[in-house]
Amino acid sequence: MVKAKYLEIAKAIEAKIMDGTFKKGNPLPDQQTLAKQFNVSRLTVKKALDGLDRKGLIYKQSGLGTFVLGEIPIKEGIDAPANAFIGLRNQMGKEQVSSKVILFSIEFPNEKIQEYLDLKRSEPVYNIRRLRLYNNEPLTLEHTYMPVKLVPDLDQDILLDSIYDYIHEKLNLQFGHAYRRISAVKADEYDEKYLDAKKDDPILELQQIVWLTNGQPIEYSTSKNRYDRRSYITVENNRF
Amino acid sequence: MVKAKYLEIAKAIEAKIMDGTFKKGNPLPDQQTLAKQFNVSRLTVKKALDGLDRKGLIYKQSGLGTFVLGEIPIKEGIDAPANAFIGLRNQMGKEQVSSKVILFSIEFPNEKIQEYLDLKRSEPVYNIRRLRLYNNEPLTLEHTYMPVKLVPDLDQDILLDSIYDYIHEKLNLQFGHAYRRISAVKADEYDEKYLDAKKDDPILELQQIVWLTNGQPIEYSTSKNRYDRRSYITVENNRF
DNA sequence: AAGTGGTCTAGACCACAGA
DNA sequence: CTGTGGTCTAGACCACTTG
Repeated sequence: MVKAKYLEIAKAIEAKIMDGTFKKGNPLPDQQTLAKQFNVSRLTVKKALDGLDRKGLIYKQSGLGTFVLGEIPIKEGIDAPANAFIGLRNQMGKEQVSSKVILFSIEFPNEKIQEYLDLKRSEPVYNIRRLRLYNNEPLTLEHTYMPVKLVPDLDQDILLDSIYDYIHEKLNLQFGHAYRRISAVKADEYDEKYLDAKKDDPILELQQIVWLTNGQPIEYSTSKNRYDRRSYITVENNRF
Repeated sequence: MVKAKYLEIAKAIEAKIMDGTFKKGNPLPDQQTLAKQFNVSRLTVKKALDGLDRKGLIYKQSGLGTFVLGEIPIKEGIDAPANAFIGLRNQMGKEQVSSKVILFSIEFPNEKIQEYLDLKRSEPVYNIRRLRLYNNEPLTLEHTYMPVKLVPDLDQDILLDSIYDYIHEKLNLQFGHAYRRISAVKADEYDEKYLDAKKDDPILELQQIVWLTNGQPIEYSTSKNRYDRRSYITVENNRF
């Protein structure tokens, strides 16, 4: 078994929703029927549907059936689904996004970073500042700390490409969950210099801690975004 | 059966994590043992653990065990976990939060609202503007649209108390998922007037659509927050 | 080799919605 | 009454980690 069956089934059903085979507002075949079609037990089908439910793609009602939900409506300009687990270049397109490395050093973590990344004072971290550009226009000023022990052999080439790809594909690490704090602040001198912001322009700031699936914190970062070029989008779910 | 067993078990385990019976970094008893303790099958235990995993409270690793994760670190000032499914008064305390109703009317939805709330032109909506105060200081300017057909008999008393409590407790409706878009903007005249913002002060803006568990959109709203008094917090998860 | 969590099955009973 | 999804069980096999 290469992949879990329920993941394959979820992917297949999602594809049919996307290509219009299963249309918005219409019921899906019932779980028993799907089970026969995919040649699995009903529980396996249900597990697939549970995941799609949590993603907000379908909803189920006992006694009634399972229905396809619509696409999510609010979208404007260059909004990207701000996903903590995908790098900016993968969100917005490798062609459009480029990076300029402003700082890349190794240091011992201060107390705040020790707390956020669950490190001892003696365990070094990378300290990285990058300016991210979208179609050569300044978009985001990122300041990132990562434990050296978890991300060995980071170098400038990787910083110019995608740290996330390196972590996933080369190091084979999986992100688990992320804690994010989004606020608005006034532009400081750095923002004026690198983001071409005017004095006191609004800046959209994101602070986040990202953990691996095994519970180890792998990143603490802040991202400062030009207010007119970026917003954050989340889908929250009330299911258990 | 009043409640599902797996929900009861999840609650029991969460309580033991919170009160320190199960400590951060330590392993939980294995699934077989928990199953015997709770007198259920292993699958039921696993279902409970899956939920706690998605909430970021524990992590599991095949071949190793299940471990308790730590509390989430970044917290500052009056931050509240910005939960789309709990009203402001329930997040920040009924004593601290008061409301001033600026507008409360019924009207036919324009095209944008029709799209967001999946309504016909002939289906009326409430149009509500409220100023929310925290310890009598202006915090948020909310502009909310809700379909009249889903929320009958809304009145000023409810607006001054909690719309969310009314929807949950009186109407017995459950929120399913929410789509949120967070951005930073410059203060406009409204913000200057009601939020005591200075001209061009940063404003943290939230737009959201909230759906019921049955997939019907029940709310489209925008919230404009003073940048120095509020930020939004989310926990995102990479599990299926 | 032993112990862990992950997946899957077949079958059962329940609660709920609609005709 | 029938069909739907929700829950639960007992048992089985797998992949992975550690000794």
